[in-house]
Parts: sequence; C-alpha cells; structure tokens
Amino acid sequence: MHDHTPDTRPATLHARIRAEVEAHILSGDWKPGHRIPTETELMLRYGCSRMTVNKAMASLASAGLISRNRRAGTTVARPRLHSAVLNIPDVRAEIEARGETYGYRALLDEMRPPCCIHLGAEGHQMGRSRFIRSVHLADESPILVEDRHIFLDAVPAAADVDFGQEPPGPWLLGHVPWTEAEHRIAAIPADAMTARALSVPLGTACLLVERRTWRGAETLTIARQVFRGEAFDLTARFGPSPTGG
Amino acid sequence: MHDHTPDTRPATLHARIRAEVEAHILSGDWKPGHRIPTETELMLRYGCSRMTVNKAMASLASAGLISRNRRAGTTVARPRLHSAVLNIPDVRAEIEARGETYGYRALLDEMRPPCCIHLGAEGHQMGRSRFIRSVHLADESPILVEDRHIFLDAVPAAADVDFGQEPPGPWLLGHVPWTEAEHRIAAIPADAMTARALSVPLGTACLLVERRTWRGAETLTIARQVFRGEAFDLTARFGPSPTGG
DNA sequence: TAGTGGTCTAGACCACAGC
DNA sequence: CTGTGGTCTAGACCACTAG
Repeated sequence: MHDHTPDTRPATLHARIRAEVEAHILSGDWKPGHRIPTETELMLRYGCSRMTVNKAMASLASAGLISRNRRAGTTVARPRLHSAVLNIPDVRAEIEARGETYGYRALLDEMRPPCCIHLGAEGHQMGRSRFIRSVHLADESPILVEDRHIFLDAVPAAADVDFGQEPPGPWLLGHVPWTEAEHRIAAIPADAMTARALSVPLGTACLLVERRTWRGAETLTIARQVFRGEAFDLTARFGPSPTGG
Repeated sequence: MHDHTPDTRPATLHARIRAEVEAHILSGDWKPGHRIPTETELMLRYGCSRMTVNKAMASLASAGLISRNRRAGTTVARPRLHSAVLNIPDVRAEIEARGETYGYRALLDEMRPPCCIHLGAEGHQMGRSRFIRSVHLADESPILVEDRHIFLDAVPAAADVDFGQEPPGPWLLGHVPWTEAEHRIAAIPADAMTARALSVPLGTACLLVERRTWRGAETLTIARQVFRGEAFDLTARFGPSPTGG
C-alpha cells in the first residue's frame, strides 16, 4: 500500500528493544499470554542496564501490548477492546445495557472477496476471504445489519468458527490482536437490502460504520455496519491519553 | 459534577511532579508558550535526581501537553489538533482538500444558554454562554450547519471575537487548550431548520456530530454539527497509541 | 559556545504476588 | 521466602540548537 518501507530503524537502544519485542508480538510469534523474558534477562541479552530495558517495557505496557505483574512477570496482553475510543463494537452489550434482549442471525456465509467499493487496488492481493452477512436484533427487532469480510490468510483460525451462532465481531476481538483500525462513518439512506433487513422504509436515515482492522501491514477484517436510524448513537471520548502509567 | 474529589494523590514522585506541572497547565496558570523550569531546576526543587524529573516530563511530552527542545528548553505546547483521532473539526481543510472553495456564514450570534437537550442537571450551573449558529459552504453550497455554545466563564476571551467572519471551531482549537472531548454521532433525518439551512428535502439522511469539550472539569464548548447527507464522511483511525516517542 | 534535553549506567531499596 | 517489576539515585556522555 505504501511504497516506503516501514523503516523502523530505532536510533536509541530502548527503542530498538521495544521494536524487537513488539515485532515478536505483532508477527504472532509470541501469542497472547506468552511469557516475555524478564528485565534481567533482556538486560543481559542486550548488554545494557536494567533501566534501559525498563523504559522499553514500560512503553509497551502503556501501549497495552504487554501486561506486567510483580511476581508473575511480563506476558503478551490479551487483545484489548476498543480502549474506550469508539464504543460501537460490542453491540450486544449496548443492547443488553438498555434492558433489551440481544439476538443474532446470520444471513449469508460464503467465500467471497470484498466487493470493489471497499478496497483500492490492493484488493486482489488479499487472498481468500470469508464473508458473513448478519443481523443483530434488540427484542426481536433488527437494529444492525453487518457485512463482514475476514481475510483467512491473516486469520486462518476464522475458517473453522461457526458464525451461525456467534457473531464474528466479538470472536475476532477475543482472538485476534490488532494494531490499527480505521473507521468511516456516514449517514446514508437505507437501500433496498438494508431496508428489508432492518424493516424500515426505503431512504430512512441510517448510520453507516465501516471498520477496517490491521495487524501491522496485514488487513484482518473489514466490517460494514448499518444501524437503524435513530436507534443507535456512536460515542467517542478521548483526551490527552492516560500516558501517566 | 462528580462528588468524588479528583483525588490525584500520586503515590510515586515522578507522578507527583507530572501532576503538579499538569495542574499548572490545565488551570491556565501556565499558558501555551510558557517556559517550564528546566529539569535541573525541578530536580533541585523536588530534591530528587534528574531521571525522576525526566520521567515525569517525558510522560507529559508524549501526552502532548508540553513540547521539548534541546537548547530551547520545555514550553507548554500550543493546543493541538485532534491528534488524528477523529478528523472532522477542520471542515475548511476538508473542503479545500476536495478542490472546492470554502465559505462560512453566521446566522445567529447571541447570549443564550444551551437548550436542555444538550445538558443534564448541571446545565444551569454553566454560566454565561455565547451561542453561534453558522453554515459552512463548499462552492457556495451549504454542507454543514453548526450550533455552538461557548461558555464564557471558561473561555472569557471568546467574548470579544468576531465570529461573523471567523468560525468558532478553528478559533477555539487555536486558542484554547482542552483535555477531554466527547462525541456523539448519529444519523438523523433533516428537520425543518436543518433542511432549510442545508437546502435539502425534509427527512434527508444527515450525519449529526455533537462534540463537547472540557478542560479539567470545566466544560468549554458544545457543538452540534449536522452534515448534509452523503456529503461528508467521518473517519477515525487509531491503534495502540504512538507511545514510543 | 554554552546550556538544554536525550540517553544510559550500575548500582539500590521496596512492594507485591506466587510458591 | 524468593523473584519480579516499580522506582529512584548520582553520576556520565552526547546531540542539538539558540544566542
């Protein structure tokens, strides 16, 4: 996609340590839960002082990639939720928080590359993708229709999951660590498919959220979610990051 | 607003140093551009080593509150833009990036408290507020209608600005440091006012963005922006934070 | 050129949690 | 109890840059 190499050429030692540990995690080499060498081990391995290692690890910890405990040592963090930035993904929790019962129904599940509207020129390079169209319901009433592509080269485990019962979103969040996400948000009038799936008149104002998730340079999944108008709000809250600790 | 005291009782020294410097900045005591004591000065003041001071300052720098230069020392950072999280605010840049000419027209400018829909119980405590309704145009065609409240107790300088020529958003971004922002995003059908302001049929799908901005516990401004349907996308991109630097 | 932040060291003590 | 991370020190050298 970009022609410049990532070019992570850390000038300083702590940056290099951080980058190398990060690479192990992002490549999947070190899975969630994997025990990372202790500060003392890394100190010896890199021939530096413990403070330098500590700076690298503290940085990774504040980024949420690792979790640290006194006696337990340092482990690769479980994939986190959307760190409170854009709290849409857990539709189920949203619905249940409103006291309604959550429902899920898969409409389609097939191998299909994402249609061109989702992608640029790199579309044909993304390999096999599983496509799931589903509807999420609140008290039996459809609230959200979701078209999702999962790229099996990046997430091979997704090939064996039964998305007839379990929505792909939560499964992905729980099993696949990601490093970057991009959202596109727009208001659209309901088209024919959407209107039928959501039981609303044609043209009803709906909220479209397209989410694309990466691990490193690899696209993991693309979700196109259309929320029934007025039924859902997106909220996003942020500030100068909890960098303190 | 909250009954628990902020209770920032930093257990560690570097956290305390960070908190105290941060307090000077957030209270407005140290304005943007203000020169912050050098690491050596702070080291003496707190009777600790320079490393400890450095940890506190590095944390503030990565949070974007201060900017550091070798010879020039450390200064309070100019208020930053939306740190690439939710890039809506600069409507003008968006429009010009599409090769269209940007236009701005103020429709209303008066002293008026925010209507109850925007606020909870604390609404009556917010003091004087300036209300500006404006339209932003792309090639003479309205794209966005904005209702904005600016709370003059929090932003007294805003009382003297001529928002007939300059939109309040960019002015605020450039002059007022904020610490937290919350967005509510929804799809709505255009009501009568909106339809007229945007020259669209009643009921057209529009994108509503409500943004509320704080400095500490103090609300600075509330903006309610309605974008003409299909004319604008919101994009949000993020990952595990660029904590490295 | 002088002063600043950026980095690093080789120690140290402590708090905590698993054994 | 023991090993781990969290913190802190009292130095040091270097790179950058404003004056």
